[in-house]
Amino acid sequence: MDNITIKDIAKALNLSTSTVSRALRDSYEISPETKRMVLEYAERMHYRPNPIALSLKENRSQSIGVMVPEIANNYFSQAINGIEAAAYERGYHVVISQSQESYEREIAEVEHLASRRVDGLLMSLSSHTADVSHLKSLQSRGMPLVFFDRIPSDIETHKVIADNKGGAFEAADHLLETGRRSIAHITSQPGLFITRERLQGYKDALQKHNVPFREELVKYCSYASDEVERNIDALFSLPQPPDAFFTASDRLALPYYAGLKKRGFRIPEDVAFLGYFNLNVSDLLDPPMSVVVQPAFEMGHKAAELLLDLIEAKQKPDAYQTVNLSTKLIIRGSSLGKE
Amino acid sequence: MDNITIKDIAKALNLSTSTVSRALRDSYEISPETKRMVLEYAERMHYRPNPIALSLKENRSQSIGVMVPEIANNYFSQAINGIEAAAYERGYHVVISQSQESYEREIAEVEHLASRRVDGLLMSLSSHTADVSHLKSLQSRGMPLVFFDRIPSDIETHKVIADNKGGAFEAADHLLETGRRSIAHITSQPGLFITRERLQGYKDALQKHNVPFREELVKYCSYASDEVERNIDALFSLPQPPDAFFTASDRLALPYYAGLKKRGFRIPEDVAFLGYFNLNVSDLLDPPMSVVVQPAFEMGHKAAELLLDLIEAKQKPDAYQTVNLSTKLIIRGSSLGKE
DNA sequence: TTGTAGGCGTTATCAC
DNA sequence: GTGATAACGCCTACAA
Repeated sequence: MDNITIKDIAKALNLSTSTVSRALRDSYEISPETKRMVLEYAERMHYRPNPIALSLKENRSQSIGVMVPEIANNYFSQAINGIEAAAYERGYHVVISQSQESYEREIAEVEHLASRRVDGLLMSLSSHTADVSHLKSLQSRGMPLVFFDRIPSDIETHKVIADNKGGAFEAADHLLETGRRSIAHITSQPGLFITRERLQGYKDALQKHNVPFREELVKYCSYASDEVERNIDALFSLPQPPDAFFTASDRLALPYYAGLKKRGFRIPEDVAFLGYFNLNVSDLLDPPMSVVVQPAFEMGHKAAELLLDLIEAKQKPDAYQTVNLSTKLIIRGSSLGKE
Repeated sequence: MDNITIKDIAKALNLSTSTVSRALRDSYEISPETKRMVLEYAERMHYRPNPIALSLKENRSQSIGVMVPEIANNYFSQAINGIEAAAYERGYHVVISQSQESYEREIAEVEHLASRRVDGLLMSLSSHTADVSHLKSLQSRGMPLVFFDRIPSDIETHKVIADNKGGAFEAADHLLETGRRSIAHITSQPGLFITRERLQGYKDALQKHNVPFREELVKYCSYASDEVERNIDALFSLPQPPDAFFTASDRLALPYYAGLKKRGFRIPEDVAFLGYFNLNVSDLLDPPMSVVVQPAFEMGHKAAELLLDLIEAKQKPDAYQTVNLSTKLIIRGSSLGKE
């Protein structure tokens, strides 16, 4: 990859590098004749300006770093798609990295990206990240930072998340509207922000319909393999067993869906089922699964736009935003009704 | 992000930049005392060498470009995961780009990546790319190039693909071993390399078992929505209807699996089912689906390693390799048997 | 053991 | 209109 430079052009045409540079940038000071000559020669020799030299001079790389827990994850790959699209629209490149859900690796890789002089960083925290001082330090050194999905509560910057409370409300509300009264909520670890948000949306819907909240219908899951059947059995052993399931993530939806069917429950006749689910196979299940879809692409796209704004603004904005993007409720099959 | 430079350190410690540079690189010529001073100060001020300056000097960027048809695709995101892992192991960054299956965008983005001085390029062709002269030109200008999965036939370089013929053979062979004799083969457009390879593996297995090949059992699909049921009906209207299905891709497996069940066929009692399928939900279907899995991660990883070897070798290798990675047959449930 | 100078590719500034 | 020079951050041959 030996590339032709301005210097080469200058030498070939008996001009100075400054003249060539100006001609290439179509400066008004250069005679039409010279311009023509330079442009023609440059074209012929496949001249391409060296962006590295420019980066050095202008102290920016026209690239943004993206740090996600894992790339091979349906949700994150959709988000990356959105990020790449936004970056492309504005002439930036995307440098990608994954923490593999490791706190140590997150620290190392973030530092690595920063030393590579990405112009800004887009992040979703690893699940093992409790302390965010490495990111605070980065921010204090002037690195534009935007978080999406897995956001920290104690860093001030733009953040983009799905409206989990709203989505859970809408989902539970729909189940209640169609006559369900005992809605099991299968969800993630109680400590997580999204878990709390979703639980709140669920509770709000119950309240709207004057249905009392029952703690025993909520199951916090750790993804253990035998947990699914144990939880299903426990729920159906209750004096008032569930007539609907509302699950909180991709990784919970399918196991419980399959688990219910395996246990002989008919969906939706015996038990309605509604879950957060981003894989595009929900319509191919039997019966098709009704789902709450996270706007992964849009989140990535929006987060990237905010980051690029931050980068190009040069100075801090008056206020940082936290953007809540709506989830989408998709009802499939007989509308979850009992009839 | 105003960063401290060698010059700053030199000024602060009353040294020359070269001394500082040498101290940081732990050169033998520098006195331990000076080294200590410099290192300590650098550490304290969070000094990070500017890789852009180095890139400019050494004409390399320590990054590789990755061009895939789409990021938000289970197969490619797994491959990117492998690529990132290999790059990370060897200290390279990954710059990502997608053609969105567009020939024009592929040309533009590849050029863009090249002008960004990535040290090498990892590619999977867009489905609309027939002419690869833009890539030949790139290669002739000295850019190391490695292809994976969607490979061109007329560019000489390293290539990494799944052993589709072998995988199809293994799959069909298993179906034949378990007593099936009329195996429908649902596959992609007949023009594609992978389609031909899989068909050949299928035929080879038939031959091994002395079962004649029947053209009417092969269905080339275009992903039209009504096609699934039409094809299923056509197949079961044959004088000798199929007793097994072998599908050729993620996007065909689920629709046909669901379609068969919808039509009332029991799997595997009425008809065995085996398909290429990379989504990790196959075991959660009802009944669990037996699958042929493509080694997506390994392909990305291997391709990246080959590319890095190429980059670091400085000169062309004696011969280019085409690596065939084995697919994996996973049998779930009652081994597809009829008993 | 440390310092000086030149160069990687580009552009901005100042001269002519 | 065009050219010379310095600067971006770093490294390294050469000098001291």
